[in-house]
Amino acid sequence: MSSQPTSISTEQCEACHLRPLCLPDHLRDADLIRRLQRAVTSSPPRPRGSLLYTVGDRRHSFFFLRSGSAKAIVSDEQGTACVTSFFFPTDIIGVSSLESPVYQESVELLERSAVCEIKASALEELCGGHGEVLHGLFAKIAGSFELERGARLRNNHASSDARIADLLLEIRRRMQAIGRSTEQIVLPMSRYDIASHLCMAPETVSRGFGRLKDDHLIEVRGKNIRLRNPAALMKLAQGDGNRRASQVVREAG
Amino acid sequence: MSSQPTSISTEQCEACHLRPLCLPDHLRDADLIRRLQRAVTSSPPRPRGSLLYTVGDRRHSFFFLRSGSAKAIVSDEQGTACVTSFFFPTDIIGVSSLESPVYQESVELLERSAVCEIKASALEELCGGHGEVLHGLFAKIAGSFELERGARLRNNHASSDARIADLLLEIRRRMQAIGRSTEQIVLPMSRYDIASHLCMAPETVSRGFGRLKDDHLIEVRGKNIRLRNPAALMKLAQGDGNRRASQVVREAG
DNA sequence: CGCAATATTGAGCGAGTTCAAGGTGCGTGG
DNA sequence: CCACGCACCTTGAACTCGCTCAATATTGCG
Repeated sequence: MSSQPTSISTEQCEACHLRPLCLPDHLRDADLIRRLQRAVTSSPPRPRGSLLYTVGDRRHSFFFLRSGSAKAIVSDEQGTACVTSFFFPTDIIGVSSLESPVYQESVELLERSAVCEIKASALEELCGGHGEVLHGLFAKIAGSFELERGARLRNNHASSDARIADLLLEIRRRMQAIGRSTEQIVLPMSRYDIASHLCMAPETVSRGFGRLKDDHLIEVRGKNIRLRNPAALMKLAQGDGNRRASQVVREAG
Repeated sequence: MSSQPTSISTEQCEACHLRPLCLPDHLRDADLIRRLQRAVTSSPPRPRGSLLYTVGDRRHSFFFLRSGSAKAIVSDEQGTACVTSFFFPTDIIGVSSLESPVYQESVELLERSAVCEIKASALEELCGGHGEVLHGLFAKIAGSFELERGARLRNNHASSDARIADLLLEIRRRMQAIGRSTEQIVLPMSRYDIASHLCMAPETVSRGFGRLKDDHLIEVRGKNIRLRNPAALMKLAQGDGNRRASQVVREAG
């Protein structure tokens, strides 16, 4: 509760009580440590409720939580928010947006908390001459990260139809990324795999495909799926999940 | 469908049709390219159903999917399996186990597929003299990755009680990692945040805490939670989710 | 063709949601 | 110090979506 110093030197790293749990652990090269510290900005604790960043901000930094706690929030366009993660001291914040030029989530402090800020540019520079490899690798890693979170969000508040629609759209997107058809997709996985992935019974997958077919959003022939109305699928996937496919079709035509 | 060559030289990278979508994209340093290729092993397509690796294998490599498709499976000790991800060409496979010395999941091919294998050791060496920074950063990133997947699995087939128990245990583990009490935890987030995180209504969180309290697994005083019976909590969290807290208590008591 | 694996369809049930009404804790200001 | 107000939390009752169980249909492959 006592007031904190308003400015903290970057040399604080050497005295930080979290040092052994922080990024530059077991570093021996003094020059490297000095350069790393130049990339890091410590600052006084921020009040509860303040935002480290919000969706769409230019991704300029990563954060390292020194004290307190935080939550990450992803909100669909409809305003339905979902808490994807909680952060505690020594957690790194912001890596899930590694790939993107803007943050994919908002992070809000749950209590008065102190963070270290690590400029992304400085960190990249720090990684030396092989930035190209790193950049490619980071992009891949971040891609996997996004997929994992996408799967997580998909299973959240949405109805079974919405989750199925969302999975179909993700597969479509990934097929498009590698130059395949966006209209006709061939599912390589069984209905059981889909069910397991979407956390539902295989029967529910069947019924879901059936409803989407009845509403003319897709055509189903075994593992061959034809996307008849991607716009309506998106509407359904992003909807609040309380509406059946047939309710969406009228709006998205 | 035509048969593939049984042996593929590593020089294939330069001719690979996926080159612009692969890791060493926009590389200009010829020496770097050569060294990167030395870390990569191409091989003939593998049959449907074969495993790239299984849970617990020593993590020796990452994989790059050139053709076909795959699924990642995480199974609890009870044998309940869950498909966490699907992979398509150009996806990287194995990064979710970045932090761990062993793989955290199994990956099975959904059809006849070709992969490139990238030795982890070679990749690390490739990243040059700053391996220490990278290692720390990778560990942090992988940690976030694991948290995200943990959250995903938590929301899967488990009952609301199991999900709550699992969240409490994760927070306990993270508190322990930073040297705090493992018995008494203070939740910094609201019941609403927990509900959003666990994909349930706030009311369900309340009732869940109530049940855990009634069964003497925890004590609840607002955001102050005392873990009375961690063993039973674990049993509950890892159970198949069809059993209420009171059913578990008798076994783990 | 015939078997086995996979997929669809139907009926009934139950956990979690929604809606609605109290209850509790805490910081603020009188 | 207490009373107020607000945000958070708990509890209750009815409903509903997805699950389970079971039967049937279809597909894939030897």
